[in-house]
Amino acid sequence: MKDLTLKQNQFFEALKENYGKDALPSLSAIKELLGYKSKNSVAQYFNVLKKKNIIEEKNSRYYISQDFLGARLFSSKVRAGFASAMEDEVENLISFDRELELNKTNVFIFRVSGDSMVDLGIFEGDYVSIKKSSYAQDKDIVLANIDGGFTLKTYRNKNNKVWLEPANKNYPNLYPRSSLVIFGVALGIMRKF
Amino acid sequence: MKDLTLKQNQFFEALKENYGKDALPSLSAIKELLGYKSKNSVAQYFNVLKKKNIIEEKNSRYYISQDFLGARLFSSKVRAGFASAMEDEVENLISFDRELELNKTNVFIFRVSGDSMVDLGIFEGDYVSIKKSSYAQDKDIVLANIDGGFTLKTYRNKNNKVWLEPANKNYPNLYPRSSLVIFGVALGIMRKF
DNA sequence: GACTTTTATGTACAATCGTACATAATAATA
DNA sequence: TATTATTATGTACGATTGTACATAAAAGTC
Repeated sequence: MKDLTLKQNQFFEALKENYGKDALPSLSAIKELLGYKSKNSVAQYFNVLKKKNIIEEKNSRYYISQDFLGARLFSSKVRAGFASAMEDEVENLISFDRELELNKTNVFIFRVSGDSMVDLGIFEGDYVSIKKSSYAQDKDIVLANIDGGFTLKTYRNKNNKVWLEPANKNYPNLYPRSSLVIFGVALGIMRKF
Repeated sequence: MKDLTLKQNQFFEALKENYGKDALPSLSAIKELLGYKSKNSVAQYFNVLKKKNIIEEKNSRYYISQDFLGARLFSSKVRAGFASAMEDEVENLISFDRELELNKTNVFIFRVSGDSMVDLGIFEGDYVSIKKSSYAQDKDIVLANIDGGFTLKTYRNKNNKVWLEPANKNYPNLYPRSSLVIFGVALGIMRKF
């Protein structure tokens, strides 16, 4: 694991064990936890880990680098086995919340009902991240209110004609009779098994 | 939203926007970020949010409580219009990261290649949350190494026979010749449009 | 109108922070 | 063996921390 001595590795494992993805507390607090008598012991380990980019600063707090924690993107190129895959070099860390902008105030979640979008792999019960918007572009997947009812469909806009298109041959296109109000555009979906 | 004034809510939204699930920095740092001239402005907002359990302490660092992170679930019962739906009472806040356990150390992400699972709505490019495990139950979706190659399939275990089942009629079942090593069980998927 | 709460700024201060520097025993290495 | 790196403890210090207290304009409430 990246040229750490035994003690350094023990120290790092203790950090992982106790703080995980959370911000690391003060040197003194870690000193107390690990039973050192001087916070400088901790500071010296910190310097080692910092130099090796195992811990890094963010908003003036220290964190264990994401490369050493959590949901790393598993590279399909890796063939050498699981262990090596987990301890390999720099991997991307992905947050679904971040990718689908869940913590923005203009984004909310819609739960799919029905099977009108199955051909696009959108199944009943799926969670859809919806970004609030009154406008959409051709082929965007939108949450819309057409003639009074909510629905998730592909938005079509062609030759000055506007309609909603399901992704299921068994359903017809929806041409708005009175009104078509777009509530938001889908950013992505999440499905829990 | 839990009896916050307009300003308090703006303050809180700014925190969410800037720090999300990370630890909050010092009062001074937030003061600078939000353009206040006294860190006490921030301290007073902090007191309000603390009292309402919107932010909480952990390892002597402050975090936004999990209950307030993530996006709100859009209730399909709401028919009265978009505005009211957005400003309603207590809503479920959903975090995809939390649901699919992305911040656990034994969970990683695998990117789907190929179309062997399309019938289950798992498409090429989808992100799959995989919980590390050597065992699986019948009908779990697993990431496995069969005869040397990685693949995402449905794990089948019936009458002492084990095989991997694709979700696409064009593909055959995979019966392990030499070895079948399960790497993990899929918890769910994310797709970004 | 009278009263209260909210919002914003400012000053003061003890406690704690991280860093720097020093010392020395131990472990690793050449 | 000689030399270097690691590990552990300690002291010192300026910077920063969060809290407390005070003031006052603005907004909200009765």
